[in-house]
Amino acid sequence: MAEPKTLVNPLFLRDEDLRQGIELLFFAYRDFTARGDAILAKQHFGRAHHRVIYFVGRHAGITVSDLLAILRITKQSLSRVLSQLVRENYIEQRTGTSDRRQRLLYLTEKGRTLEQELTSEQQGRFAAAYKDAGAIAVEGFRKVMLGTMDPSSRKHFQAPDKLNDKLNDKPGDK
Amino acid sequence: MAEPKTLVNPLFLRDEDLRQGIELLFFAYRDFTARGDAILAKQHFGRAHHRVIYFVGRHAGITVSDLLAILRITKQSLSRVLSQLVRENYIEQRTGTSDRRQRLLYLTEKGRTLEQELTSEQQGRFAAAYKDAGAIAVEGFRKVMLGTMDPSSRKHFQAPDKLNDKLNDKPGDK
DNA sequence: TATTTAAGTCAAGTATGCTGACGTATTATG
DNA sequence: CATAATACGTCAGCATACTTGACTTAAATA
Repeated sequence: MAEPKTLVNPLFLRDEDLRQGIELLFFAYRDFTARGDAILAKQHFGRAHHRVIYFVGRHAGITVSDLLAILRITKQSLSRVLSQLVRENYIEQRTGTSDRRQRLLYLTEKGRTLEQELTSEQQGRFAAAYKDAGAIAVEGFRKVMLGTMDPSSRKHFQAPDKLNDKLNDKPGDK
Repeated sequence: MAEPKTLVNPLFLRDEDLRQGIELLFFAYRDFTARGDAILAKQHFGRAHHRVIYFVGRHAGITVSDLLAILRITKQSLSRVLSQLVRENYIEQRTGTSDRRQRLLYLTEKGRTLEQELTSEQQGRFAAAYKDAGAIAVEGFRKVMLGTMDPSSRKHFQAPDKLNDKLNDKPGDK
């Protein structure tokens, strides 16, 4: 419409190459989650449990609503998984101090152990891939991934301090 | 064990950076599939239908067993989705000529239209991301994605002719 | 006090996967 | 040619991870 993109169409923007992008993401994600799924299955957990454990580990003290915003699932879907994890002592809930309606989420020792098992497998995949591909490739990977995701999701990849600000923003919280 | 990796641990192999890789993949995949899911929902289809339509479009005349190998699901799981797509005239089955047990799969016009709608949305995401990031970044993205996936999955990204050879390998097929 | 917010819950439903067991047509093999 | 193997389909049952909608409770806020 406004810009005739067909006139400036580098090789890597051909239909074929764009399909390759789609497929790279498909196969990478499928393989990336497979091993974790297998580990989880032993505990009778699924991928949903993994995601909860991962992000609670990442953001200790996260509220339920912030977790819902990250996962983009419904409260009811989270509820089943979360209450299971609390019941089986992987996650601990503490009443918020500044807002006592909140239930802040933390991993227990048991939860941290499982989180490490799952995360280290996936980190191992990235460690190997990053090492083989090199620093420049890693930066390219980062750029492309950020480019494909919704703009609203990119805020998760700003400076870590800023992210924590966003998640725990109670101004007078000493 | 054999190699003490902790001694050679460049900046981009720190725990934090490896976690960022995990999260880039998570958020990118989540956003990448969201719009398609919404389009599919109108037709009362799900992501499973999308995958079938995509790969049948990509490999016209693929056999059921080759499709199963790509998707890594069971025959029964595919069956439900596939028979629905055949019944509603998105996919056509033709008896194989060299092996009459095979049911070769093709998109119908209706199927091709839906495939295009779904694929072009995702291609648009990659087109924008590739354009912003540049050719070097695209190559880096490709390397890292290939590195994270299982070695067995990398064969899907060899020269396209070779892939077709693999899928339609009837040596004497004139 | 009235409203909003954070979190949890009940009920019902859908999509996608699984296992196991069979059936049928076709091809390959002893 | 009889038997085995292959490609595909299907029936039945089950589990998990999601969904929407309605409602409750407790706490914060206007």
